[in-house]
Amino acid sequence: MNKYELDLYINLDSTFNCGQCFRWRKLSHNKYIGIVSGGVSVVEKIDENKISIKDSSDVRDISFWKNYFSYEIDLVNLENTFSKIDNHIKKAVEYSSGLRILRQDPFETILSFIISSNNNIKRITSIIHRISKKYGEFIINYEGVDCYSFPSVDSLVCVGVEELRDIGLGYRDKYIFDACSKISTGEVNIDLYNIDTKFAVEELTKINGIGLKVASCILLFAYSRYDCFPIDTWIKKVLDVLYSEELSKYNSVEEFFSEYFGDYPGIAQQYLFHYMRSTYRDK
DNA sequence: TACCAGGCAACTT
DNA sequence: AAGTTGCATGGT
Repeated sequence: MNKYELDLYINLDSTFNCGQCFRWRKLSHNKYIGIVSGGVSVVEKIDENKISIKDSSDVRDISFWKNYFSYEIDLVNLENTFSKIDNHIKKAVEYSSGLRILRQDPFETILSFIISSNNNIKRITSIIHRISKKYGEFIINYEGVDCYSFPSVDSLVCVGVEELRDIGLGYRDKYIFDACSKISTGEVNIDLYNIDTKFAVEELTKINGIGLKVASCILLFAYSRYDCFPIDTWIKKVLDVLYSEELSKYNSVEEFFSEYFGDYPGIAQQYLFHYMRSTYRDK
């Protein structure tokens, strides 16, 4: 295992449990294990602004992790900026301060959020686990647990719809199949780093099973498109309960988000999502 | 048992 | 263009 240390302002619970990722598991206080792009990693918070990273992969270094954790974002400053906007976002930021939006693998994120539609996070996680175990590659056994990578396009594209059904995908099996075929043939290009958000959304929604909400999640959680703000059932509740009055001053939800929360509406959205979900869930 | 879950596509008006 | 409905599956 390669070991790194990184000076970083982060809260691991907020970051890994806010619904943006599905492959990190808590080992103990401030310690998580995750499977990231074919490697197994143990991340531990060892100081107020410092984490250690143990990584099974030899094909990457600290720069990979800086990129993964969006190291370049000045989150302390951004949280202060959000907190000055109003009391709701202030509370949301306080509730999950140190929430960093990750820069995840595009293909894995695309499939994960196709699976997420009309589904719950617990089941999404278990489906992704089953897909990886069946079609991914064995990486290592960590303390008695076999770890498998998320499968590549190539290893999934030859799998039929009927076989996918066995994973427990439900009706999403045909969406996963469609995504793999279109990405594999190049009919859909997932190199979306340098094109306008509008075109990126257009490209992703060519895939059956991807609408605006899922596309926004993919663009935010894999491509760092902070101008994307997924509107799901919880954010609708946020808008309804906290912002209905403010919202009425704008022509649309889109206009409200992108003008009201400044340069990073996608990140604001994630604090609000996690805050609302955590306070209303199980009640 | 009925209803819900980080929605979407297909269909109706 | 806008509103309605069915959808696989597992958990309450």
